[in-house]
Amino acid sequence: MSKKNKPTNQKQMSFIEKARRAQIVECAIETIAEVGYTQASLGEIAKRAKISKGVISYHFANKEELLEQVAIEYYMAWHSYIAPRIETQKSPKEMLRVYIESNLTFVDENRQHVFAVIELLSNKITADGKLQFASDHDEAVLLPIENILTLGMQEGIFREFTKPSARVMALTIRNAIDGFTIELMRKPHLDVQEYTRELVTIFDISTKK
Amino acid sequence: MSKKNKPTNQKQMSFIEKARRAQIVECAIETIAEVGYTQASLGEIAKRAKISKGVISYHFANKEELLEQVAIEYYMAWHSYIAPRIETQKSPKEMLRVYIESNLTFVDENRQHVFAVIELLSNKITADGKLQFASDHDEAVLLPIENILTLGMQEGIFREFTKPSARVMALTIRNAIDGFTIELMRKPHLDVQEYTRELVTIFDISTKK
Amino acid sequence: MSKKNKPTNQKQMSFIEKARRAQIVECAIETIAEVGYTQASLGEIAKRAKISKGVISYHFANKEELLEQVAIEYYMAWHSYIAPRIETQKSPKEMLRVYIESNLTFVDENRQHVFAVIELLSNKITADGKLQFASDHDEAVLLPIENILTLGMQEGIFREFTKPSARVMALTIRNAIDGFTIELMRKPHLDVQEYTRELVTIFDISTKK
Amino acid sequence: MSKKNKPTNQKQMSFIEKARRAQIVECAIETIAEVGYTQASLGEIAKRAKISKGVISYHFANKEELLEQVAIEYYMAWHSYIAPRIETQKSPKEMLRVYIESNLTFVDENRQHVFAVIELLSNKITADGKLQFASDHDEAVLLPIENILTLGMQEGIFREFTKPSARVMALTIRNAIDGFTIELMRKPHLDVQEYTRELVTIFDISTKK
DNA sequence: GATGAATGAGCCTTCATTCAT
DNA sequence: TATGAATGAAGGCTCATTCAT
Repeated sequence: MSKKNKPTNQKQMSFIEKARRAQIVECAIETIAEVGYTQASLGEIAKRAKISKGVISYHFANKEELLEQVAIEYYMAWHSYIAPRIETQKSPKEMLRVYIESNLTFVDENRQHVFAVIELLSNKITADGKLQFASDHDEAVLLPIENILTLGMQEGIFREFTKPSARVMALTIRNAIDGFTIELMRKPHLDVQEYTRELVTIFDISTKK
Repeated sequence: MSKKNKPTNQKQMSFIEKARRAQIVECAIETIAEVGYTQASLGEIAKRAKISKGVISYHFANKEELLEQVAIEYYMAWHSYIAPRIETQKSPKEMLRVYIESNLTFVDENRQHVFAVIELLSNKITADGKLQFASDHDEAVLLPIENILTLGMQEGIFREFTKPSARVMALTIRNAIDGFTIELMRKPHLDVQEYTRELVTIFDISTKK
Repeated sequence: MSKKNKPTNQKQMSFIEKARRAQIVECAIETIAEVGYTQASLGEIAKRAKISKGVISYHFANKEELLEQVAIEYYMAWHSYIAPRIETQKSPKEMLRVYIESNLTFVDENRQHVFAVIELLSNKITADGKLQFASDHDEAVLLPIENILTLGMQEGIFREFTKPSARVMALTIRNAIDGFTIELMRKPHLDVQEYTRELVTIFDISTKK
Repeated sequence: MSKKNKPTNQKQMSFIEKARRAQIVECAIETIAEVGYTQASLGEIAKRAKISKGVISYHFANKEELLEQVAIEYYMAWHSYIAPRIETQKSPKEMLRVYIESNLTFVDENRQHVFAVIELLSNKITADGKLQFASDHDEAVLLPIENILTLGMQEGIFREFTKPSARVMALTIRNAIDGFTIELMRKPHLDVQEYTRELVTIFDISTKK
């Protein structure tokens, strides 16, 4: 898809290379979260990282690769935070609760990174080709919820869901989480625990048999 | 805040002035919806409007004012579509149903405009100063839902809501609608009626006493 | 081949548009001739034209279109200078003489433009895609000579030429002219008339029966 | 002229130093011949040589010195190929024939190196200071031809040549050879032997008494 | 009122060169 | 010696904005 071979192969990277990339990704996150996608130029990122603009180009094939890395690292962090917490739950009801709780906690504890990715995704909705990424992202994020819903239904704990209605339910849960994130961007002092409790309640009620 | 006096005062505008502004706003909506916020340069908008780039600058103090107008017109159209439909309902339960239904219908019937505003808001979340607008927007949009919830609670039809929990509920409903919009951008052939029914069900259940 | 539609259609251009383009092309010629292809950046060209860099981008889709225009204008000037002079000759021998003479005179009288195009072609030999142009250029330039040779042979004035040997002869004549141009770049005080006489003699002798 | 002392003095170079320089020069030739002067960055050369970019800077004061070396080695190879072949000829007529033949053979057998130098010279015609090199090159290359012409004239085998007319003749021969090279770059399957025969014929005729 | 023309800042990227290790 | 890392200048290009006509 891109002209150059992306040396995504992490094994080949030296320690210092990895460190620099990590640092730059970190600053990119910071910058995007603070000034927004549109204003987050390589120059701005470099300035905040106190490095020359060229350094970024040296470590990343282009801006896109950098942004992709921001998203990839986010997704990995998210997944490794959420997945184990859900897996240790026994009932689908508990799984759903933990899914909501751990997502909101994750957002709360990784505000900048999450904000940055929100910005990224927002700005890629219509951009050629990269719609793919946003779309992939969404499927990956939706699937676990749908699985929980299906499971709960099979176990007779949740109400009946057809396939489409499970999807709407999943989307609604996901939108509640993402919407919370945006609300948190606007109002950093939001009472996260309260919000979490409320969401758990709402979706506990609305999935109940 | 801006160098020029914004002639927001609509009374002073000649007929032709209003017509031109309307035409430009229309084209801006089209452009943003089709190519996305980032690609929607004044040049691109002008090209689609088959007018010179300068015309836009002539009628709008700057790009921001144009985009603001897109949002304002959206909000007015939205409000005049939604408000009367809700007002004719008697029970809060019906109000809520109609709120959801009419919002989704409005989105479905005004896709371009809604998509454009989604793009706009997405890209303005963090931008300096304009956080205000998005925020105002949200308050205006949230209030009616909160009112419905409060009313339903007072009438003993809805379950108990504290002030914060009413807000979370309202936000969740709003997020469901906005999230639906984004889903519709990605999948234009979505079954809107089915989605609507599901949402109504979800929030009917989750507000029930 | 390029993403944008080139508005090469000259009819659509306003007078001022044409004038500006002409001025910019003129400055591009000057710049390329004086500092060479590699150093002839848009910035340098703009500086010499005493205009902003953006003006060039405003009038030409990209650098390539500008350079192409330099080449096109050169070829048109060359053709309208050479063609009529040859056509008025009766014998192939005279045609050949006039071809050589008028080419060298043209070079002498349009030094900068010719130098610029030499630079252009030199730097496009290997560049992807644009090899085409250089190649087209060459065919267009070689054909008239081959025609003269063929004619002279048919009239029994020139010695026998097979098709390949006519081509080698044509190339040799063309190379002599282009080589003279380069020599003139290095030694501006070259005695052009003497050089012309000598070339005429050489190719008069070497085509004779 | 350059900041660093150029260690042109070959005596001082260690064996390994010489080997590295040779390897780099070799790769530079390859690169320039294949991708052209403009695309032949130090990075590209280093990549093909499978060495780090810094190595080149370590062994050559700057890019210019490297390119110069490419030219120097070319000239040496050329000279040691051509000179002995001419010297063994007795008559000027044969010398001229052999000059042309051996030049074309040399080009044919050293395509990459010759193409590279053509690229180099093309791009250095106007570049500051380096005009010198191209010029020196030319004198060195022209002189042998002029000597042959003078000799042939003195022996009464060639027609009369004044000093300037001998120079034009020499240039024309040289241009024929260089022009052939460029033609060969464009059309690698050119029949070199045929081309050679034709050139020999042309210049045999045009120098004859 | 409207336009085409012009501007200048900013963007991403490439690259020769320098330097610590 | 060799390397990877870093730099900073320059390049082509886009774009919101200004302005004379």
